[in-house]
Amino acid sequence: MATLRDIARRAGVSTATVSNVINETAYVSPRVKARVLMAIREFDYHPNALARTLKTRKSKTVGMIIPDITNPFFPAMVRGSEDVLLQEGYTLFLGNSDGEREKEERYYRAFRAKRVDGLILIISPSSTAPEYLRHHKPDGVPILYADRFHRGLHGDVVIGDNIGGAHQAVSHLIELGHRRIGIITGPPELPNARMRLEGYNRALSECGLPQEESLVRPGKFDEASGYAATVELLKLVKPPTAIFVSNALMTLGCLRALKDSGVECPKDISLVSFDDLEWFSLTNPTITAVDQPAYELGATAAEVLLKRITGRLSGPPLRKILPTRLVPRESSRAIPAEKGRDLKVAHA
Amino acid sequence: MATLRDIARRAGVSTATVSNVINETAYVSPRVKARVLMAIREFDYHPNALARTLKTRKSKTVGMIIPDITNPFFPAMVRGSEDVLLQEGYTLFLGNSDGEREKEERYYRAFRAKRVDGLILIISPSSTAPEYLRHHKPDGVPILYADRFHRGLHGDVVIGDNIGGAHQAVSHLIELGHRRIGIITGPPELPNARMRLEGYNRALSECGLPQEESLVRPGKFDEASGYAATVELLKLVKPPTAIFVSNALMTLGCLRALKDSGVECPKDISLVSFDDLEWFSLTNPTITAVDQPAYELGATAAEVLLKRITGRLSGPPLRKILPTRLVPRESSRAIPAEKGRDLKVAHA
DNA sequence: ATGAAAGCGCTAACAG
DNA sequence: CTGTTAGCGCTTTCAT
Repeated sequence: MATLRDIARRAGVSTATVSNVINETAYVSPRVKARVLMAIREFDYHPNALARTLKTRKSKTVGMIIPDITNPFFPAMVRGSEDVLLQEGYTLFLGNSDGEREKEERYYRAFRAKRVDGLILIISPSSTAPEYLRHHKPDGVPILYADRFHRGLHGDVVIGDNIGGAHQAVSHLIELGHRRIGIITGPPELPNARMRLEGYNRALSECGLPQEESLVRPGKFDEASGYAATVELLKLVKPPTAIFVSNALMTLGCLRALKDSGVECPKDISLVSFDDLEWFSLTNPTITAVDQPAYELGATAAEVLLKRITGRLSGPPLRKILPTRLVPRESSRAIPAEKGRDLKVAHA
Repeated sequence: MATLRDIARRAGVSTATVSNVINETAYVSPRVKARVLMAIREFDYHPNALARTLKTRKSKTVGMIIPDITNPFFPAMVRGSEDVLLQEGYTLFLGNSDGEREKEERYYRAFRAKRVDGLILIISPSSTAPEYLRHHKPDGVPILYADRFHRGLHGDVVIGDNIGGAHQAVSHLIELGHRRIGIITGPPELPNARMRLEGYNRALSECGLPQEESLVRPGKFDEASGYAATVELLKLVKPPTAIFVSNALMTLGCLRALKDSGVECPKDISLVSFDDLEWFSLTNPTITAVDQPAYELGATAAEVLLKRITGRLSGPPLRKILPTRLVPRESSRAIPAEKGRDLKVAHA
């Protein structure tokens, strides 16, 4: 493979000159320039970006660590980040952590070793901030925490409006006349999950509704736990007339559970999901959901990170919260007056 | 940031020795080793992988270019590749081409400039093989063509059994009694699409069924074209009693079209999709599909590429074809005897 | 068993 | 305007 030197020799100039024409970093006379360009073409020369990085200490590369690209929420986010990165000539390392601290750290180290200019992290749930991230020096390569964060960690943050979104969802259900509303939560170590629960609680208390503990079911943001929690909820002596499921994967589990239990939605029970998926408008019934702007989340994350990298942004960590949007569909329906009576009678 | 030199100085040894203890590339006396390890810890030293690459000419990085991570078929594939790459200590660059040659080439160049050890490509549809790929020297960095390929391009190939899968789907429909089976094809420049059409044709001719041109509708492997093609099919004077949709995104469009047209599936029409998605078992009706092993496709691609990179595999290009599996669900149903009569009468 | 030294391919002063 | 030169951080003969 041809090198700068080869080109220089062929064109009869110095390496500095070749470098200058390639990077347009100094004026080079048209004649010399032409000769250099010739040589480059002739040798099918491609600069070695790594050698350049070694010198300039800029790799034009950022690393992104996500839980799992197979979780339908993340593809759009990754895409958002990648689009803005490409725009600015950056390239993306992708790593799936599966929400495991060990894998996360492994990728973190690999990406740092390969000298990324910045990192976009969607961290794993954990009660305490990971050691390696706490050790990360604020003046080193910038980290952007996307979608999730952890107090005690230094870095810019871009997330969706978890509290507001959950509040929208539950308020919607209340407006439809529901009074017994169950929630399937996420892992309590995740601020997201806690915030969604908070939105739920706020909506209830604003309307003077009681917070019943049996209606709050812990989930793990995966399909299996969504299934299990739904089953629990249905088994209650006084089951809820509506469920707010706090993420899409659990909604998948919830739908399966409903199907398996022969409970009809929305006839027997209403449903609202946090996170909207493309196919929610194709199921029967279609699923009411709180839409988080996944693509924008990813794009904004990359934008902020890039600003930080290039120094266009400095000072204390930024925290951006992107608004959510309720998309009402068929799965949430006004509670029929008789329905309430029926239930009471049934359990009288 | 600490360098090898710093460590060497601190430990009072040469850089060569430090390198040796890090890479375990030569025996180092326990005492010296200990001193070095100390220094490493003390300085929180992390080797610069790029500098190493410059010397060793191995980056332990591979680039993957896919059409769009947002297309539900690809996440599992990417995940498959990444898992095996991680296993072997490789790191992944990801690029979305949107099926555009220009973006594809741009990523190709960026990845090569950053000296990837190999490339996994899911190429864009095109009637002629791209110039830059045809120029790619077989003895350079290995390329693996996954899911799609193009004759005239040199490299290993890992794909699903397109012909077989389509054949399964259509045979299934024929067994159910369908005689007028429509197909929504993909872009004819894509071998995949052509092969799926071929599977369709073979299944028909094997059963002595005629190939009616009006039943073959061109799609583009995206939702919009799936929608449009379905509408066309329904408008036919003699519409099909079943449709074979040759990819998942178009199935999405097809379902919407059916919904909008008030045509009920499977009562009015049967449906089989090429590519299975998680939620196909949650719709109403659930969707019969040909399952391509997306994860295995990605994993196998990475495995073969890694073998090629490390020289464990040499010689002429390998071509692996992974089997597909038909997953019968509710959307495909035996054609009622009267139905056939009705249709005939209607158009008599 | 360890060290000295020569690069890998590129950029950036600094001269001229 | 163009060339010389000294590294960036690491690996790898080749001596010792």
